[in-house]
Amino acid sequence: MAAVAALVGDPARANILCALMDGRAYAAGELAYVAHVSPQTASGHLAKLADAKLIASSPAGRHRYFRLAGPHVAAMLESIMAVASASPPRVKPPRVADDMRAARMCYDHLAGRLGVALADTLQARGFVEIGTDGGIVTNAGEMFFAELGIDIAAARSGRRAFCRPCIDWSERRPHLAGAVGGALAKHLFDLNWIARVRDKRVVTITPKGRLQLARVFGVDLEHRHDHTAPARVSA
Amino acid sequence: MAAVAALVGDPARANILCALMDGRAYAAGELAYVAHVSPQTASGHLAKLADAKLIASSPAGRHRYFRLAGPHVAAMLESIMAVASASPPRVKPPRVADDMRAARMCYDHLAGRLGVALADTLQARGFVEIGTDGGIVTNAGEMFFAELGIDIAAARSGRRAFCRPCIDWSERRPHLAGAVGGALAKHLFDLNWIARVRDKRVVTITPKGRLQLARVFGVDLEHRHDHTAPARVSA
DNA sequence: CGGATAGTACGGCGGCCGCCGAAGCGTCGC
DNA sequence: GCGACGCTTCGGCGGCCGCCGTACTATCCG
Repeated sequence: MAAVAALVGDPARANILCALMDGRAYAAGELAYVAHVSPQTASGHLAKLADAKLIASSPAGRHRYFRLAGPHVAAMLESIMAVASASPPRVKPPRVADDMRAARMCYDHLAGRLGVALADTLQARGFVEIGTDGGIVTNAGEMFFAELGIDIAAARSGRRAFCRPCIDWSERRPHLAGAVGGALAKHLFDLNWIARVRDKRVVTITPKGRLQLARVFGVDLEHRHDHTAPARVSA
Repeated sequence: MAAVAALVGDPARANILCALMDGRAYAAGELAYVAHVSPQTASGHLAKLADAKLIASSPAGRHRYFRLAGPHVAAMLESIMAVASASPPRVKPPRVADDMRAARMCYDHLAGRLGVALADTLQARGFVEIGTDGGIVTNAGEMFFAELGIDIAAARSGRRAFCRPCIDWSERRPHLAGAVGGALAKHLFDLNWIARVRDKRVVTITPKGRLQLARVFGVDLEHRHDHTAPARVSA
């Protein structure tokens, strides 16, 4: 157990794992860049992480892509972040960029103000019930997701967590994780309502998405300079 | 974040945190003993952990007692253990003692075969519904707990996780965590059906408890030498 | 009030490990 | 095929940090 924690305990490796938290696979060189270390150093770190089964690798030509070994690793990192943000270190963390706070990926689901706002809406309309510990999708919610074109039954059939809440480390409020959160995020990408920013966890809302998210979810995530007020949600 | 993980990453500190996982407070000397280090070294470790708000301390005379800072720290340690047990290290872990596998504390709730068996029974009888992600207590379950003398409403009122499942690292199956798990464990102690073993996380079933657990929960956790078969549960 | 005990503070030793330079292997592209 | 590129391995350097011996403070006990 200490061995696993020690692996995460190195700043370079922590940066690598954080980068992989968006659920995508990255080449060794990219990870070396985000970790601020040389390629050979990163290679050593990646070997250690892969050896401990924290990450998995896929060779592709002269590149080699790395990704998290599974949702359980993402959940672990998430819980460590939660504790880390709860215990303020001696130096104030550099204020996190606003675009990062607005919307980002958290393994495979949405986080940030957008993720929290979606969770709030779904909760307010009685489509999901989110506790501090777990969540369930109501019958009305199942119909709502079906109308959107999301097959909830398929998500439920998997062996992974179905509707796990996940405390957002920037908003300090729960958003929707698990298979439901993943399916919802994937669907919004497919609809082109949201889009990724290359090589970052940041997610942007497309013009089309801004309209549709307001229409379907009542989510109005305007550009704000106020970092304290929550996003507006109308049920 | 790396700082938090690095704290857990040291074997001595990991031992200390694991010892505190049973939810009780321990004196500095006791923790030095379980960590296999000298008192001075342990003192330094404890200062670091307290500084990062992973543990809290309560001076008591010439002793000083330490405990986990909160459920979120316990949840983090739990998730790290889950990943650690999923990624087998190069050396086979020493086979965990049978009494530890049979019944132990996990922060403030029951784990091991007993914890899993209780969760299985409650689930089989429709008193709780446990998913891979979260759980809920049914109306029938609320009545059942009330008959036992457990005030579910009181547990629900708190701000902590209400009915969280927790993957048991020895049984690899979920048991009942959160406020409900904690209240259930506390009640079984009050009834003297189970008892703690001094300075260990191990929990023993009293003779009275053996009868009552079989009667009320249908749990028969006999002494077995077979480590693979699950505990018998009759609904 | 003196001795015993629990806990803490300081200093130096030693080892582990992260880091990069140099070099080796495999793949892609002109 | 030859050079460029991506990744890995090896070796040695350097620093961080865990460890304990010593010394100090605070508390309990007779």
